[in-house]
Amino acid sequence: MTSDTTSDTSTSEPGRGERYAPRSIEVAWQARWERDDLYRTPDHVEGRPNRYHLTMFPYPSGDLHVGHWFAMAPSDTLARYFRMRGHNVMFPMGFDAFGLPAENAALKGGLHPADWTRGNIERMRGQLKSMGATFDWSREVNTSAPEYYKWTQWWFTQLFKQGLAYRKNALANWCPSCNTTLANEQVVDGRCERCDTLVEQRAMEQWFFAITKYAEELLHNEDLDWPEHVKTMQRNWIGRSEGAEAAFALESPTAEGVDEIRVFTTRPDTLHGVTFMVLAPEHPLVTQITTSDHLDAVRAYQERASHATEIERLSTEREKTGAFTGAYCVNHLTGDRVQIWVADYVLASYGTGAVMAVPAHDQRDFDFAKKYGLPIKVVIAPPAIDGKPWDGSDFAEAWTAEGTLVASKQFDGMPNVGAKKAVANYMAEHGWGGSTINYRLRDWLISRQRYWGAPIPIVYCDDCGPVTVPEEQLPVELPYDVEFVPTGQSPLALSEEFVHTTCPQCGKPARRETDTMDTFMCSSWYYMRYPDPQDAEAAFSRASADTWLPVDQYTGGSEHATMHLLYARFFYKVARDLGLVPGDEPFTRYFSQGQILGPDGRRMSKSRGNVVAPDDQVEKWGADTFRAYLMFLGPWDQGGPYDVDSIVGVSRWLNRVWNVVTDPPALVDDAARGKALRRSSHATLQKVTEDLEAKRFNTAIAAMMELTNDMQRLRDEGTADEAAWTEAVRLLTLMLAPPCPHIAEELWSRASGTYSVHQQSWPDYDPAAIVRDTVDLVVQVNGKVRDRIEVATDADEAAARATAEGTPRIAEQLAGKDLVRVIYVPGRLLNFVVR
RNA sequence: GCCGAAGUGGCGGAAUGGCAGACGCGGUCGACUCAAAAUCGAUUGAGGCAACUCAUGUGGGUUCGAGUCCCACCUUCGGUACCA
Repeated sequence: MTSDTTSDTSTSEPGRGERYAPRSIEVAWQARWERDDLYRTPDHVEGRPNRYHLTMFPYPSGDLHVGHWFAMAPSDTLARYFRMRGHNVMFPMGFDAFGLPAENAALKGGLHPADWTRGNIERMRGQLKSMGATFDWSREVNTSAPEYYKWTQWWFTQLFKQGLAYRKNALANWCPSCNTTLANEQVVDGRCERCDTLVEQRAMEQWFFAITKYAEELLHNEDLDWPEHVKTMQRNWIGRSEGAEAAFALESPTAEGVDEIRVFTTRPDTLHGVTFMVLAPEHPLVTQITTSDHLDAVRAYQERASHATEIERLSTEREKTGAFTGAYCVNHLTGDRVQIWVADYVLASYGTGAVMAVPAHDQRDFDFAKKYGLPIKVVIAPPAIDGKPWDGSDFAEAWTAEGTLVASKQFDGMPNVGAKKAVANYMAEHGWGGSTINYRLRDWLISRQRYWGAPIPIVYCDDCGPVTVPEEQLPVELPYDVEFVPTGQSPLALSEEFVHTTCPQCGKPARRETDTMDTFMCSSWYYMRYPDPQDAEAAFSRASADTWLPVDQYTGGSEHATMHLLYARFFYKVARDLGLVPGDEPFTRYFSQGQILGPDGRRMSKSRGNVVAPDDQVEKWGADTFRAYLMFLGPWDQGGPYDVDSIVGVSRWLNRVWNVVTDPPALVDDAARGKALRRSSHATLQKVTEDLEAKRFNTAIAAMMELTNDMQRLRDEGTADEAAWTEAVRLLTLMLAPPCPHIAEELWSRASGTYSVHQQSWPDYDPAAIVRDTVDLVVQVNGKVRDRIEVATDADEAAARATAEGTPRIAEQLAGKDLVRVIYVPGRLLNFVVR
């Protein structure tokens, strides 16, 4: 094996008939690259601009999955391509190591989450290395290591100091039998996945980040070089809507002194048509205003609503339900006294948790009013039809389109669109509300009642309140010896040693916060750590941020389009406001790859028995074949089924490449065939270059296959032009280097005797080599293909027409017809439109 | 439900509004072989002797020309705030 030689003189004679043996080549070259530290990325290399490529780091679930390869192999190909284009590319890797599965494993298998996670990381690091990727392992991060989560905790303290962290009551899924909170994933059909008990919603004090303070800035993503659909999803997720807040007076103020209900509406123009109010079942006012004769019904309704998921509650197809509270409020504009209901289609987390109902002009309200016999008051008259104005008759459904205000006092006769502002202004003048903007985006709940996460660095002191742990006392370390049996509290609450501490401000005895942080926090800043992974003094230095940030190319699963990517953008903006990073956005370019499916076209899972193990594929076919097949099977942004039978096609291709290069035809001087080969190799280079830039790996591989087939044909013919052949071999090897790094290195080494192909420059194609003298032109009559003709590449319309009309088939088609039009697209087609 | 994406041969897929099916899998036939595997070659959307016709989820539309653009719908996939 050439990789074992230490010199650059590995000019072993190409062994005729020597078979392509991928595994031995791959293992040897990987060892050589590692020994030579080929992929360690220095912060600066003379003459090479820095470029930061990043693929989302994996959760260490146990074994590397085909999905990981599908995400990382093309990313690595891109990183390698840009290295050949002259960049100093950093392509780091790490592990998103906190999370629920480790705790599940602990409960099931009795292994400690820390040990389970450590073992998985070690196994997966080895599996990742078998990909032959350019990961710089000297920069590896592990979010569950105290050296890392110390700084995740530091982030919390920074957000706290910026006034972006606050505590408030929030609901969590609660299993009364297991005595524990449940993740949404652990709730199946409203029941606990472990014990099948009906899940409840339980309120508890939890920490939030005020991401909504950045809503407006996060909305502005138009300059990002991201897929449009991802930017659209983010904008819709943030969900800005313009409207008004409106206060309604409670007929009887509550014992606590609350005398109004505030609602958000996008339709202030319909305020005069309010005929009832609806509160979310969880709205704090509900228990205060409900009259004694309605209490039982409302309580029963709240209980029922607590079992419904948000998706169910928001479904517009589901029949609306609700309960009357017995209380009334008064519409300031009209003096109308209206009933106050509770209904689960109103969510406590959106707007103010209360809505005004205008059944005449909102379909949900209309259905609700019909069902419960509530009044319907028309305040927007539909436009006249055929000169006949609306006759005042009842609606069969809500009128949600434009119209003119009626029954709205001084606003009568106004077009409703203009009335929005007018009514809102009138409300503002009287102190009843006014124009406002509402976002669908909610503040980020980061508290988790779990063990395997970074502890929230807060101490509760009777005198000082919640106090952040000072930086010099970080990290607040996770105690190892903890009881995992669910007790109704976070496992950390059971550790006396952990809980009892002293207040960092006054020194008195105090208690630690026992919740841990959402793992999305760890992944919101990991890309800032790679530039400075060993820093013990800071999360990262400003200098390292200026050297590497923002990330030039981020790639990851489309499932992260909203949450992770929005949280990461939020953190970056906070970091900017703290003066820590350059620019406003963390990821200049982003590409979302699709999902790889099982051979049956469904998501791979153990229970379906359709999991393909990457280690087996590497063992059977080799890493290069496996990498290339993942790139070949379809467009990267779409994913698709992994077909265990089709990979053989890619294996055959690399074998053909091997045979063609190591056992060439007799090389002669043959200018004519040399020109054709040269056209083929340079056209391929152009295609592959364009495809790699656009991340179209499937068609890039297909183009290389076509070039290989051309070379195979010459090999079968027995001779090839020496200069063109040598050049074709060189170009093919260089083009193979990004997607198939091992075979490229081996063939390069054999052909040139030098090392390494991965330190070569990407070649430029010669446009002159690609030009043809003649082109095939399609000839259509009335848009249907009737013939094909060969014309000079630069033929004008008259010349093309003359040739076409001279062919018997076209002459026959045109005979006796009136020529209406001729359309000529040079190099493509000629279309005769006849009658 | 809402937001986003995708539907093309037996299968994965290709196609700046311009020859639908590149490339590959599978199939069929052939070469090599005692035989098989591997490899190589030919062929392969459907119908038709052919001219030609039909064909890109469904139904409409725009255009000389539509897989591609527009409208309506159907199906599948991703996300839906505690899976990561």
